[in-house]
Amino acid sequence: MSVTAAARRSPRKGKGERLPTLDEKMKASLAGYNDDTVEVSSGSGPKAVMLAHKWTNPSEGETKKGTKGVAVDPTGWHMSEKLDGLRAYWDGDGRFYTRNGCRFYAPDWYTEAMPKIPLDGELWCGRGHFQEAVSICRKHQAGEGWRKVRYMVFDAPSVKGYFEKRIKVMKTTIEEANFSHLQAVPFVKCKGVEHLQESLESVEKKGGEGLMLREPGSKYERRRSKALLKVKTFFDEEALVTGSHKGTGKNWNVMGALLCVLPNGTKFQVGSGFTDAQRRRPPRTGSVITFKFQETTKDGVPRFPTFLRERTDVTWDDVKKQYKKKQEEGADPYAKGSARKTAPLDRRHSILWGKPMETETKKTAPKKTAPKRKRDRSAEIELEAEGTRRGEAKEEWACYRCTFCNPGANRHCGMCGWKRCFPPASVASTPPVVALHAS
DNA sequence: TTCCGATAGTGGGGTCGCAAT
DNA sequence: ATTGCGACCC
DNA sequence: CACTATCGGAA
Repeated sequence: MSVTAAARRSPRKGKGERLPTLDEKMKASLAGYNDDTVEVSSGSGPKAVMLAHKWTNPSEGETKKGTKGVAVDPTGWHMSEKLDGLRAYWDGDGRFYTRNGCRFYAPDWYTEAMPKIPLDGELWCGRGHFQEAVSICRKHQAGEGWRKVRYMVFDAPSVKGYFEKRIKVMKTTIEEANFSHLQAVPFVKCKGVEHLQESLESVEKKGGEGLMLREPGSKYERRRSKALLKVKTFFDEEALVTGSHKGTGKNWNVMGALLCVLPNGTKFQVGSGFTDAQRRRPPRTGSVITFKFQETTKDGVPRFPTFLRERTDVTWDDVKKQYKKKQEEGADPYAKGSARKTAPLDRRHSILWGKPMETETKKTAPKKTAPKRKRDRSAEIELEAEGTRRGEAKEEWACYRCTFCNPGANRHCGMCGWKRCFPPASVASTPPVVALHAS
């Protein structure tokens, strides 16, 4: 289960260490709250930071799924490695903040060595050490782990002027500070698409996450901006669907995520990339899906998994056989720690099966058969995970314990095992005509 | 009229911190 | 001491 | 982080 959007936008106050967001400040002002003790609009304090869009190659003008992005010629843009750490805004006055306005608790020796102007950068422990960086930097009590943490700076938001001038000031400021943990992110002027692709391959070979592009002459914008683009690649691979569980909110009565397993036995879930229609009738247990992911975590689990499509042209046994073969050849995409170390360069397509789903477009043409499921049950969800048993998998089954079926009940549903078995407030007033749980 | 951009709202793995057990 | 879960990072 | 759905203004 993920954090709510509201919580993301307005993180809770922890030990009074978080300053209000602009939105909260406006609300507080309307409520008569005196904000003399906090500083939001003035010099210091957390502010929104500049966020990136995705880059897409303008010469590959295709509009296939998942390639939404800003298509621009990167020539002349400032190129840098995308460091996989924690985004941190230094307020120039002793404090680091996350991009959502929460505080980092860096030790005094760290903050006291920092310069007195606001900076924007990444708290970073080196390539492949993202989780370690999280463990160190998100502790509420600063520890010696911060000796491993570098603050990699890529902007100086308070400096007036365009990007080139800001990083010039940023560099001299960092030199003057002479703090070994404080470093400037190096930028290279991009010579074109080929240069970008070469750099991307180079960075990924070294275990880097990708590249960032900054538009020349651009201002610092405290929002998602097309002057800042990210370039990343993903793996396409296959997984076996072992089950599913329901969602929350608008997905309260449809599939929220698929329970999946990799050819090597690693279990994980895929909950993003589905349309609403696909959530209503998700791939069945036992089917093979293609998903994409950026890399594997230190435990070998896919990070950022998203659904691409169902594969009806292969069996899971086929996938496992091919996986073993590739593994023997030393090209295991699921090697623990970092997939990049062993994976081939072309990550845009499955290394197991070449180009994915040529069959999807081709199959529809010669095949006129319409293997459509006749019964269009809007929400048929298979559940056998989470250690819950609901008896025999029946066509219909009733739940007597969840809030939706029994308003007197509370929270968890013992019959079906779903984590949340009640509709959101918006739905509660107008229950669906065919309730999933009602017989 | 269509199309694009911003926003709201869903979901993942992983870590910390706190309350319940 | 262990477990579960929310909040938050990506 | 990833994604989809939606709406209002720009094109």
